[in-house]
Amino acid sequence: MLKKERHDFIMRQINLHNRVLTSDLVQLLNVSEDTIRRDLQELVDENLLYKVHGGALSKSYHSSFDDSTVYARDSKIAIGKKAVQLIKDGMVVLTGGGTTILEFVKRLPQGLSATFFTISPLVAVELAKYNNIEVILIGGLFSKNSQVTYGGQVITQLSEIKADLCLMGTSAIHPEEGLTDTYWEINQLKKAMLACAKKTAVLCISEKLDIALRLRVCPIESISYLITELDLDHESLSRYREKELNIL
Amino acid sequence: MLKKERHDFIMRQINLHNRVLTSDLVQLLNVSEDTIRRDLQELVDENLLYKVHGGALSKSYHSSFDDSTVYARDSKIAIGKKAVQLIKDGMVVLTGGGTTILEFVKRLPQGLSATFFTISPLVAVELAKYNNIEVILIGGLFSKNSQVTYGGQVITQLSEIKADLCLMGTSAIHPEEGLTDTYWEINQLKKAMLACAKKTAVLCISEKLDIALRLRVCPIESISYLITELDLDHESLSRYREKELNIL
DNA sequence: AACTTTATCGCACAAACACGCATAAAAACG
DNA sequence: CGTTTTTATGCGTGTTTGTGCGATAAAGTT
Repeated sequence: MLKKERHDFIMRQINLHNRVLTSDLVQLLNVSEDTIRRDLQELVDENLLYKVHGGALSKSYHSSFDDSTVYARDSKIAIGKKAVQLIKDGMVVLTGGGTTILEFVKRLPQGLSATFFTISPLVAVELAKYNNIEVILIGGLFSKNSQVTYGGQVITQLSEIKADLCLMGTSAIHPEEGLTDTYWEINQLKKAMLACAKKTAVLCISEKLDIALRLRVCPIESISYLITELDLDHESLSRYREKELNIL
Repeated sequence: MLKKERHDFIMRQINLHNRVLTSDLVQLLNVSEDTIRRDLQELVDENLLYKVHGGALSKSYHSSFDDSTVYARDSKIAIGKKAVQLIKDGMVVLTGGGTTILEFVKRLPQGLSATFFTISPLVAVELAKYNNIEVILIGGLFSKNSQVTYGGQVITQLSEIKADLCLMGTSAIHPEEGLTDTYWEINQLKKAMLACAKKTAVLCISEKLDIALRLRVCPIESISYLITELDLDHESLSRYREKELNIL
C-alpha cells in the first residue's frame, strides 16, 4: 500500500469518526507504529488533523464543541460586521444558528425593518431586541448539540417560505467538495434552507476552510456569498476566488 | 478514550450545566478519580474553569447571566422546586415561558426522562441541558414582550398535541374570575394550551393573587394545581382552598 | 468530636513516543 | 546499465505521558 493511500485512508477514518487511534491504524493498515506516527505528523504539517497522545482528532470536531467558550470571538465579530452589509430594509431573511450568526445579529443597525425566519431560539431572542424586525421562529425537535430546531416539521415549514437571503454558519467548506456536514439531520436541514432562499451567504471562520466532511450539503456553486474574517486578497481564499462566488 | 476527548466532554458538561461533580464524571467517563482530578487541574491551568471541592464550575457562570436581576427570584425558585414534584418519568409536558418556568426547569432532576413541548425559546435551551428530555419547540411569530411564540400557527400546532400536564406562568389569578390576561393574543394562546393538556398547573407568585384583568382565560375550576411560594395554610390562599384545586 | 467524602502526593507500570540507525525499494543521473 | 541519491519503513533504546493504587491530609457533615 502506498503512502498516499494510507493518508487517504486515515483522513477518511477521521472524517467518519472524528477521531482515530494510532493502535487501530497499526492493525488496520498493517504497518509499524512509527509509520503511522510519521503519517500523522505529515498530515498535521498539511493542517489536516489534530494530533494528540494516542491518536488524532478531526479539526472540525473541535470547533463544533467549544462554541460556548466564545471560541474565536474576534473572528466571528469581524464576520458578523461584514454580513450586515448584505441586509437591506424590507428583506426577508432566513438564518441558521451558531455563535457566528449570533454575532451578526448583534451588529444589525437599530432601525432596520425586516422579516427574519430562524431555526435558532437564541437568534430569535437576540433579534427580538430590534423593534422593527419581525421574528418568526421555526419550531420542531430541538437539537441539544447545535441548539437549533430540526426534523421533518422544520423542513416542511421551510418549504413554505420564500426568503431573499439565507445566512448559515458552516461546519466545513471546500473549493471542490462544497459545503459538507457530519450529521444527517443537519445536512437535510441545510439543504432545505438553501432551497427556500434566493441567495445564500455562508459565514465561515478561516479554519473551517478546505475541509470536507462525510455528507454533501451543496456544491460551491450554490452559494452566493462566502464571508470570512480574512482580507479579500488573502491567499487562503484564492481557490474560492476562482469560483463564481462573492467573497466578503 | 483519549485524554483530549475527555477534556472536551468535561468542558461540554460544564458549559451545559455550569457545574460538574467529580464523582459524576468518574461514572460517566469510567476512569479513576485521580484522572478526573488531573483533567480538571489541567483545564484550570488552561483557564477554562474553576475548581472547587467536589467538582468544578464554569468560568462564565458568574458573569454571564441575568440570574440575580430576576424579580422576586427567591419566590420563583421556591415555586420551581414545588412544581418539580409534579413531574414523573415518561410524562409529556407542555410549558409556557417566563422566569418562573425557567427556575422550575433549572431544578428538574438530572436523570429525568420525559418529553417537553414549549413555546419559549429560553425554556427550550434550558431543557436541552438534560440528556433524557426530548424537547420540541413550538414555532411561530415571536413576541418581543413575553419572549414566547404566538399566533395562529402556534395554536394550530398546539391543537395537535396531547400533554399530560401543562405548566404556565400567570399574569393574574382571582378566586372568582379565574385566570385572566391583558393581551388578546396571549389570551388565545393560553386557552389553546389549556385545551391540549389533561391537567394544568399554574405557577404564581403571591403578589399576582386576587387580581383580575380584562380578558378571561379560564375559570378557576379548569386549573388542577396552583403553585405559589407561600405555605399551604397561608391565609392569602384560603379563598382558593375552597375551590376544587390542589394547592402546592 | 467522630465520621465521611474529597484531595494530594509519591510511586509503579504500561502504553505511547522520539530518535538514531539499518535496510531496501524507488528514483535520478551520467 | 550501474551508481548514487532519495524515500519509505522497521527496529532497538531510552524518554515521556497517562493512569491507577495506597497512604495520608484536608475539607465538609452530623
